[in-house]
Amino acid sequence: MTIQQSSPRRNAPRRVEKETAATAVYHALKRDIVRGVLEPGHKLLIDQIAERYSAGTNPVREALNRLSSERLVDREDLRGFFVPPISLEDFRDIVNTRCWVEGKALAESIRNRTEAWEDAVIIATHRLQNTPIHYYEHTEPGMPVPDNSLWEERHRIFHRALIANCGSRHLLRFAGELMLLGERYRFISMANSYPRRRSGEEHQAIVDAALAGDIDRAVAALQNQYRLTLTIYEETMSGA
Amino acid sequence: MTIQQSSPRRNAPRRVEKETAATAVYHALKRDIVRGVLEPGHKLLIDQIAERYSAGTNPVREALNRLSSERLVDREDLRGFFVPPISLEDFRDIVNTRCWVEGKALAESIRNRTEAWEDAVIIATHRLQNTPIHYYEHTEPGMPVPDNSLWEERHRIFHRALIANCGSRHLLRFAGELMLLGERYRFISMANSYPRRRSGEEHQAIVDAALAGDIDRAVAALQNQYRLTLTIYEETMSGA
DNA sequence: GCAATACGGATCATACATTATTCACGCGTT
DNA sequence: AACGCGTGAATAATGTATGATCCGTATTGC
Repeated sequence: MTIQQSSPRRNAPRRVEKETAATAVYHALKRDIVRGVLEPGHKLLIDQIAERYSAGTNPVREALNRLSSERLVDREDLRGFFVPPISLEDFRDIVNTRCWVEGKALAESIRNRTEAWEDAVIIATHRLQNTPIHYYEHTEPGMPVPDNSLWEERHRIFHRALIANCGSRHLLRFAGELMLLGERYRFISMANSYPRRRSGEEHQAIVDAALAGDIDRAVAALQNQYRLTLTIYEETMSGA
Repeated sequence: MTIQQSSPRRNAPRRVEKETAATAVYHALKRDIVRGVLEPGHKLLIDQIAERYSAGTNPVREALNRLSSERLVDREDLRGFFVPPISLEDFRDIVNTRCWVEGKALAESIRNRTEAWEDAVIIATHRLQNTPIHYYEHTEPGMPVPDNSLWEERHRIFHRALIANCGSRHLLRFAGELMLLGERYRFISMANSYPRRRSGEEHQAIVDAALAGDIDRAVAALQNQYRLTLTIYEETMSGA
């Protein structure tokens, strides 16, 4: 990934990967929706979004249209765009579907295992395990939310590394979409869910089984983790 | 689908389901890409598309942005939109992923089976089996392609009815996306693939097993059908 | 109290300006 | 002479602004 040797020319200004405004708004909106900054059910007014991200109305509309196909925003003709509402039923569907999709992807990944894949998994695991999570016990409204963005990123990379070897572009795409949808619920119920987990051990159990080539055990461990998240969320909803 | 009785009020101007230009272009483009009218790899020029479908450039861009999230068009920042190229590798991935996604969905559908679902499957099967396919033996360039749009629609409905009871909105969505991507390949290689199939028997085998509650046999029959499509495509590519 | 209508706001569509990319041509080098 | 590199014009995408259309709400008249 980071190998530079294959492009000997040093000043190669071609392909600077410049981001258009529409793409910038797309990423910004995606992040803010997943992180719960934009509240579920809230209407997304074009002009407000445009001002918020310092862009025009046109790129905003393009970004919203892209997101609508990924179910990260709801769209209704002539009525506008909305942040998707949340519900226990929806979250159950996300978790169950994710168990199926990622379970299959993990199984295939293990079945096709290579040394390069194992290396990538080990590195991703190592980085994740060495990134501390900043908890907070008291959930007071005024308190600032601790920044776990580094952990979040490495968590995403970790799960992606596990299934990256499955050989199916589309399965990876579906898994990515579901991961984002699920992450949104985790952010919304973060206050109560973080402290109660033993994420490190859970992740390690998946990796150990995966590297040992034990498909059934790895898949079960992965699905257990997701199902536990669902259980915690259910308790949070009923307990609060 | 065609039942009208459920809306007793005759002049109900509310919710006329009026289609915006962007949505109209979206559907038209989707159809033409799936049917192969727009050739794989071809560049989609905004102005041309706008003129083709009698719309402005803005709705065209919105439609293209929606389709890009469904992988029905490729998008590159500052370079424009393209009809996705086709390849055997891509088709293999689509078929394999589809086998798994729809296999899982069918299994869940059968597991949750209700009388209403069985009725819907029977109706969809009946309609599909009674819709003739217009073959054509000689594939001369000048000859008009026979119109099988009715069969295509009922084929879509049939497969959707089978898995509709799986209980997962997202799984159904993924299956729908994969079905479209696969349909595109079928259209492109239609000339050679249609005559060699015994679709009716293949479909009946799936239904018989599904209604009998035999999950393993139903899933196997479904996957066999898809894998046979892949095999035929492979032979077409190498044989031509 | 109900219904029809007028008002306000937002979305949709079109036209225009800006900016990046691509291709072709010509110059210089090997 | 052939190849590579840099320059420039044409092309196409992106971004901005404005007018048209449509929906929801509130008000007014009966």
